[in-house]
Amino acid sequence: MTVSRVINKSGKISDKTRKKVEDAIKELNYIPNTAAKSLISKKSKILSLLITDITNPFYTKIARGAEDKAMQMGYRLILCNSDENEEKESTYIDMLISSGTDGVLVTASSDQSKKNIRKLIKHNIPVVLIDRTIKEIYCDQVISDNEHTTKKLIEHLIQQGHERIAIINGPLDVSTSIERFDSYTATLKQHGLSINEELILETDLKHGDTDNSVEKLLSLPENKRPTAIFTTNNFIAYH
Amino acid sequence: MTVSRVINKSGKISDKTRKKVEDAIKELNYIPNTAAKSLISKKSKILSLLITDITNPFYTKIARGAEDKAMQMGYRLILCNSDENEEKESTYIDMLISSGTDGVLVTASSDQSKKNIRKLIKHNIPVVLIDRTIKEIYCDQVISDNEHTTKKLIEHLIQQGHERIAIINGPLDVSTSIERFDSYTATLKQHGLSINEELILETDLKHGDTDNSVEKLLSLPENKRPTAIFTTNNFIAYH
DNA sequence: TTGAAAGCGCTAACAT
DNA sequence: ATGTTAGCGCTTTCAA
Repeated sequence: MTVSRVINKSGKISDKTRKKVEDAIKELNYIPNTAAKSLISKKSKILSLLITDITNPFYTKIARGAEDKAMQMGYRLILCNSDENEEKESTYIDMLISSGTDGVLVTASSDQSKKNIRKLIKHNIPVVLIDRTIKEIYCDQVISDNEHTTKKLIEHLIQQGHERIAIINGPLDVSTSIERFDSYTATLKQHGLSINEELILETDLKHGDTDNSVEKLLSLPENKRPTAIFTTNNFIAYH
Repeated sequence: MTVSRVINKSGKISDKTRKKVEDAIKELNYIPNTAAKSLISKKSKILSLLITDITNPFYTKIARGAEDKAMQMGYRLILCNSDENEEKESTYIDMLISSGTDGVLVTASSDQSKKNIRKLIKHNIPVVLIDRTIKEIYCDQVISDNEHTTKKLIEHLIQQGHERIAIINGPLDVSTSIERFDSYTATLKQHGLSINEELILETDLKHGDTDNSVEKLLSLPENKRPTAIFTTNNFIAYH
């Protein structure tokens, strides 16, 4: 008990005893057992980051930030790679619930993730959605203003004189892709530009896929070819 | 006890009872408490990956592979970013020991990590060193043949006719840097090429550092400038 | 200021 | 085939 008080700096303890305990801790290389602590406190001090691909530099930066802050606050961070795969995501969710995470940061693989997220919420595990929203799920979210940023971006290209602007987008069951696509078409229309089917490509957000799309666009006959390409994911810079 | 047996599929149980238990589990949304289990079993089913920078695509690939395999085997993976910082690394090691990881994959921040690794070993936690060795630490390791690969690489440049080959290296208390540096100088000498101090640069493996080094090399007077640069880390491609 | 008792949820070992 | 006892290492509560 006295040891517990020293470690948690709780309650009153004489300097002598504290010193004695601290010395013993050092000598024995004593490290408290987190499992026992969790058993009582019902807190695991573990957060989970469920993302679709750690290999994508966008998520890598998120992972970096999450890990950094978690560490600062005395938490550990579990890394979960869903691979844009709803099943893998589902398996992870069960694992996380059973291990008693204190909270989960999620980049949902798609709108199909709805039931997974619901499960977390049902088990009273705090959830924060990152980057992608999910319809009908109401919880804290960190998302960006895709509509506005896409508009600015397309308008910039238009101002540069581009009229054939292609888009390489993600699948349309992902919120960010929908929002960007809608803003892309809206902005083009607004500026009196036509929307060309052959300039609209959809990838599955996997590696290499963006490359293939670029190739496809570049192999169009010259008069059909885009003069600018707007890609909604960042694999090009990466390759 | 009977419930425990059903869940762990251990011991003999009548079909009736099993059914009854399983139904109750479903109805109550029961999920076993991992903390209590860990407390007894002394196993957490958690592995840890201690790397220096998740933002570096080299480690990102390692993380991806580790996470994938861990998940397959029913383990979770804790992500620890040491930031090439021995203190942060040390804090993490304590955290990991206290949380009872079942094993740790480590890319040591430098030879100063020795005492950290020793601590893990002293606490009977299995350790695997990745990419970087540490002198006088004997444990499982996954490393590459830096001597040979560097030699091949430099010889390739020499065959291309380069005589002023610069090296942008990591700090010399990291095993990979030492091995690559030694092989670099040895190979140059072996081919009768001189070793130029101004063509040998050392970075701290942080972002932007490689860029600065490249700039420094390119701003040398033309007759001192290298015709080829060998960089031992992969931040150039990344930027 | 310190210590003793009890219990968190689970399982190993021993009954029944 | 099922149940009981005890104890994992810690903290909450109550006593000294």
